[in-house]
Amino acid sequence: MKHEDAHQHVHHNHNDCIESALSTAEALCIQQGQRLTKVRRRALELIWESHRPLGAYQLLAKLAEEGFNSAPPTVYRALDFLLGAGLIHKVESMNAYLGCAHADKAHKGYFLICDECHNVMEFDYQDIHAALVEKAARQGFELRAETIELTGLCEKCKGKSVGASA
Amino acid sequence: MKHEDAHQHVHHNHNDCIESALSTAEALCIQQGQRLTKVRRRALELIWESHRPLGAYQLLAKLAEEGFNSAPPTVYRALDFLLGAGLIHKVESMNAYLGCAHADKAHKGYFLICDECHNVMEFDYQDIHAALVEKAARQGFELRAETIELTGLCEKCKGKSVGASA
DNA sequence: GTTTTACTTGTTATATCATAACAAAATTCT
DNA sequence: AGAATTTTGTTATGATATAACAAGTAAAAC
Ligand SMILES: [Zn+2]
Ligand SMILES: [Zn+2]
Ligand SMILES: [Zn+2]
Ligand SMILES: [Zn+2]
Repeated sequence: MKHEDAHQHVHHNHNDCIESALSTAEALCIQQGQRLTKVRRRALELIWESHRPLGAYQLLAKLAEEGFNSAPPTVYRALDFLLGAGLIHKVESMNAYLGCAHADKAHKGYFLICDECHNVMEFDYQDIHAALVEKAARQGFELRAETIELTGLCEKCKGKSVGASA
Repeated sequence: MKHEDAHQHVHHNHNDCIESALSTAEALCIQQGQRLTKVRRRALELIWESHRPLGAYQLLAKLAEEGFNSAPPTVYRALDFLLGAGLIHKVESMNAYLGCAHADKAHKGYFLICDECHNVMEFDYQDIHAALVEKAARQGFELRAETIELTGLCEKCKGKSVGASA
């Protein structure tokens, strides 16, 4: 078990994350009559193993190492599938993809992205969602999707960069 | 006066938008000791003339038509300058750039993006901003920048796509 | 269980978005 | 004018994403 991601905000057994995500994924796909093929499944695992947003070509390289086809459509098809199934999110401001830990509950991904360590936390904020829907509606706008990406400093990095001077 | 943007959500004299944006830009640049050079100024005008987000290479083509250099760095430098000065925003989910009508007030751009007509409305929502800052802080996160991009159907397009069937 | 159908993958090429690196020119400061 | 700073020109390349069509595979129909 390699553990290059041990510097997470909250320490946890990341293997559990992955296993849980994968079983959810399988259940969801069966339920929806979708096929979680080898390459799709492996793509999802690799995204989870990184535990921070992974670029399409980074993912493609990992897949290629394992014998999958190495042309871009391979990875973009897998990503499209996983996005469509709600199993991952795209972080628009990073052009990168992140596993969703709550794929079973339909929702939008709200992210806190650390400028320093590039860790990304997904957070749920029903209040904000409701407020946005209402605000949009007041302008005659029917809200369908939200991209909420907040950048700054996570707790750990905030400590590091400020600690010495203060 | 060409008026390919007459199908705005709210009709208005768009020339006023542009003039107002340009004078604000000039004032701001002088105030900050920045130089609004020819290419930067013209880039800003062209972004405003489109009145919806413009891709970097679309803008580059327009600049090239007018005799400016046609290599990518030309446009990306202008965009970097304008972004840095707060005169435009980048819409991350579209990889496109939009003039800011309130460049004088430091703020983050929140956008309503229509899936149909691709018009983009910037909206200000201090409540949401405050809630996000507080929510982030509660997780130990120091918020620096926000990407808030909401997609859906604007009032006009909502009418079009639903009207006939209902 | 073979045919038909729908879906998935392979393959090649290309489109789109963005930056690195260094040289030349213009502007500002002294 | 001369030096320092900033801006622009130029060439090359990196990074992200899709189009188009052929081949293969799995599911459904018969
Ligand atoms: Zn999620
Ligand atoms: Zn951090
Ligand atoms: Zn703005
Ligand atoms: Zn619309």
